[in-house]
Amino acid sequence: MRTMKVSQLAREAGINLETMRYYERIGLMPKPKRQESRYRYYDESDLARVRFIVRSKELGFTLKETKELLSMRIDSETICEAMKELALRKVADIRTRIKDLESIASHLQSLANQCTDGEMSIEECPIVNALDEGWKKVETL
Amino acid sequence: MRTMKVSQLAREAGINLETMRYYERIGLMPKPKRQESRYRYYDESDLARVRFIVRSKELGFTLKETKELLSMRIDSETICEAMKELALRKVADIRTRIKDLESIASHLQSLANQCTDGEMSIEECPIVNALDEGWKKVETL
DNA sequence: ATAAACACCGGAGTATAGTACGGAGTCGAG
DNA sequence: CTCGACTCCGTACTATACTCCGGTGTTTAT
Repeated sequence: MRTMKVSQLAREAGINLETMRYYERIGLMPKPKRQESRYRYYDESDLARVRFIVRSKELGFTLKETKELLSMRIDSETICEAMKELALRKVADIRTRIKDLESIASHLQSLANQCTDGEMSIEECPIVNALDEGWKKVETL
Repeated sequence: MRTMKVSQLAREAGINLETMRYYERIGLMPKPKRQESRYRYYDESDLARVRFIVRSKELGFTLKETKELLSMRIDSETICEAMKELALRKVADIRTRIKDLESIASHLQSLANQCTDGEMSIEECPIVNALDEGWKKVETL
């Protein structure tokens, strides 16, 4: 089985090697085997785990949630249903965030649209005015 | 003109009074007038400014960007066009974030859908498998 | 007049997710 | 066998945005 040192693992996983040490510190990665040199030696399963973490982050999970995910896998009692629940909770979270962002973007966009081409002074600027006065109850927020 | 102490200002703006001191520390709020007691005294214009900051955050600006916004207002050279540009940049940012989140959510959702009702074991769990194996190039990410 | 409530300050702590430093030890190629 | 590259470790620092602490001074209500 192929073994690698920390920097190679990090390179193959596409992360900084300090990040590897960080993941180890916070218990996201297990303590790797060492030779007498005290160098960390990793194998394919470690690489798989780092990649799991990276992809989990891409899916929008925090490191804490990723840890949950990983420990669920180890706990053989856990069934797929639990993973599904976690995933669906996350989906709901993300959808809420999307809605918030959409309302912010559309609001900002409409303010920007009101800044017409000419040299409208800063005093008349719709954006500044909106910030000064508040916008009368944006329900979407 | 009505004057108020820090906690009243904070209450009316809907923020923590420590946050007020924080905003002052980072230069987002100007140093307020003091009486001999050394208490901070604020007026309506200060309240307006805090509210500006709060709304700016609601629009998705960071404190740093909010500071920019505020200093643009003071700099009379600045015209509305500059505000518009800042706003449009922010809108583009937000739209990108929305797209990312949408692809994450839909991916997670489809994985969750594959976790069928029964007691699918953790080994067969589509979510776990996706994390283990990666999903073949999700272009949307 | 006295006590509760409020305000002062600098500094520390929180949470998230890392990144950088620097002196010492180790590995590998020539 | 030597030299440069790599790795070790703990610690400190980054960035964002707060939030809390604790000892002291001030205001206000009874």
